[in-house]
Amino acid sequence: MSQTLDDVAKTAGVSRSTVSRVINAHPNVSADTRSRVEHAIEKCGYRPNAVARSLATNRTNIIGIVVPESVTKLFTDPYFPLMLRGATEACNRNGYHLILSLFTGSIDSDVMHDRIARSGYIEGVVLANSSLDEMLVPSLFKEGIPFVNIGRHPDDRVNYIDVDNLGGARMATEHLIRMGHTRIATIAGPNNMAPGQDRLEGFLEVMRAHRLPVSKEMIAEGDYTEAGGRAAMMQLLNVRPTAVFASSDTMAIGAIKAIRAANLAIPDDISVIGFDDIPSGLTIDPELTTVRQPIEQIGRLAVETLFNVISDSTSGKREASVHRLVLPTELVIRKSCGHGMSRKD
Amino acid sequence: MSQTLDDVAKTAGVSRSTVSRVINAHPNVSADTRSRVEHAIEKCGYRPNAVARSLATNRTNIIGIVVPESVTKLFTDPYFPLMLRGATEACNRNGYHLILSLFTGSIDSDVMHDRIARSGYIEGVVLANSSLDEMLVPSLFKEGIPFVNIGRHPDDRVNYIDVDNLGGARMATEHLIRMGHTRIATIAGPNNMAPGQDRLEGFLEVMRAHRLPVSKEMIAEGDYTEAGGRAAMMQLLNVRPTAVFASSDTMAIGAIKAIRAANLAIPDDISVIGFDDIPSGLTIDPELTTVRQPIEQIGRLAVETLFNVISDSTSGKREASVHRLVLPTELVIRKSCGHGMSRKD
DNA sequence: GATAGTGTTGGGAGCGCTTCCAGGGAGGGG
DNA sequence: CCCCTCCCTGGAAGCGCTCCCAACACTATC
Repeated sequence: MSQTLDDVAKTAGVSRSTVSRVINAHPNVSADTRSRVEHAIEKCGYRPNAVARSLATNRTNIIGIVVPESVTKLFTDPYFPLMLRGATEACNRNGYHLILSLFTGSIDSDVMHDRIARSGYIEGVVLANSSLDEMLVPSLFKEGIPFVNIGRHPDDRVNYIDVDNLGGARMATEHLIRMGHTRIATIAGPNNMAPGQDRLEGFLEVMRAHRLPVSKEMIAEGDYTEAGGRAAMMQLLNVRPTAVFASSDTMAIGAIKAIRAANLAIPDDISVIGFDDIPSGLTIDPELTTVRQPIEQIGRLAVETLFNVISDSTSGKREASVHRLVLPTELVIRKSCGHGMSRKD
Repeated sequence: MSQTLDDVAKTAGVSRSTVSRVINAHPNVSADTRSRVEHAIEKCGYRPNAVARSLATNRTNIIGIVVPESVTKLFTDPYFPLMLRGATEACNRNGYHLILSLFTGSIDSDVMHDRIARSGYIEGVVLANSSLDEMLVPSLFKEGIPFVNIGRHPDDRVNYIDVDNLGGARMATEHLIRMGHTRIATIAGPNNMAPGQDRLEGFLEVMRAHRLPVSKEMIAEGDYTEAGGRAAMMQLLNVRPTAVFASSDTMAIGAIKAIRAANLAIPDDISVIGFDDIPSGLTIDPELTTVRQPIEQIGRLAVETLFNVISDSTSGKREASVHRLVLPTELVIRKSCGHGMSRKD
């Protein structure tokens, strides 16, 4: 059986309290007893019971990261592994554990909500890319669980970390215009997610600023999957844009395949620009011009922000400040965009 | 402050024990008191404290999945998200939580080992694709923590779940031979991982069986990354095979890019076959012929097997049986393989 | 009508740890 | 020489739950 604090205390000839002090590096222990206790710990092969400790301290060193149902199907998108890597990295460095909750649809989402919100293990939650109407947000507030959302959120009590989707979309659009394009279409993301809205908004702003027309037919909506991108592009092909701004690389890749299937060349006939900068943007031919977002950093910062939120809430500040952070995006020029022909008009 | 069992007991006018019985659905509670207690629970907004419960029952309902350092860099490969999805699915269905441990190198791996093996929260561990010399395995044995490895393992006490890598590699090679190829090269995986060994072995077996020569120059080793696949292919190009069997789709994609860069056509000049069946095998041009492994199922079955191992160890069976499972693979024929020219000889 | 059995309840010990509090010993200042 | 600190240590009370055991009805049986 595993050793307890008492066993160690007995073999060291001290009290349980003293052993506890040694383990928690409390200053008030004489060097002599300290080493005696350390030997005893060694000898017993003692390891503290984390659960008992949690019960006494009311801290678990566990946080959760939850991926809502609306995006679980996108989970194979390299975005998530990268984000997770950043998140685990931050956890590792701070001695925290990360519980991964994916809504898989095999179980009632009410049950999942309940399980997350009332888990009892979780000190806080990172909500990965929830849609704006995500029902988990109210539950989390109700249960008083600290959380940070990835992606902006309209409720102004919500802590979030976001990337500059607006600016990224602007850069992408400016780039196309700079290359001489005027017939520019876009494949937008679903309208119930903030990035979808923002990237579309950035696109439209720049188009308006340049007095370029954007008819309804030039805007198609995809669901961030490759198939969705392909379908959207097939629709756009009817209006023959010379360039397309896709709200994600995965959709851009779908678009490229649709363009190819129509026997058109990229970038000669149609230029394509994506968003995200996922690895397969380098796999596709031609290599994808895109807007880079610092995915791994997003995960890391979300977790670190969560730690701040948790410590705010623990230190009992009544009306703690809301934590928000917006990370910059960056234009990555590769080979899927060429010059537009439209200078002539 | 959050309510405790005692609070509920008081408002229901019963003892703590009775409330506990209601919560744990113990049969010996009269319908009358049961409903009274349920009302009280409702009224107090009571939720059981999972940590206290764990301390009393010695069960946490938490398992861990750990991705060793050797494969963390491959984490963006769609293999992992898919596997994780299967794993979380199984956890969700069984009311378990999943702690994700990625070795990121930002922290000493000894510390990570320790943290996992002595976590105290974790009832068991799924070890994702550890290399054969993974040091975590001995730690896990030493601490007596139930675990299941994904991928076979030479130590015959290790529970594992694997796919039929040997059979898959055989199928792939047979397919190439059937198409008329005789100059077949392979891009193998690292030799310290079981799948790398097995896939190479399957390849060699079939080649031998058909009395086809395999010189050393026809075998290149990659590290499962696209860049590794590309480098390996560049090397193989010197000996001009007419077909290549790559040990993973990601490496196959790298190979395709190397072949393209050398101005050769696929499948006309060189046929390429991969292994895994990841989504981007459909993105690449031409679509990749490959060997499919049921990735999501691997994750699910690993977790379910772990549950069995845990319940074995809990029920105190001294020498519990070793759990092992090998899943079938399947040939997926697409467009990256063509007929070999070598029938003439 | 006494006895055994069955179903229901409350009391209490204990899970392994932290942490407050009080007490004892040593050292320094008056 | 005494008193006041300060440092170190042990005792004990909890954290919130489970679960065993004893106690108490209340019915069924002979």
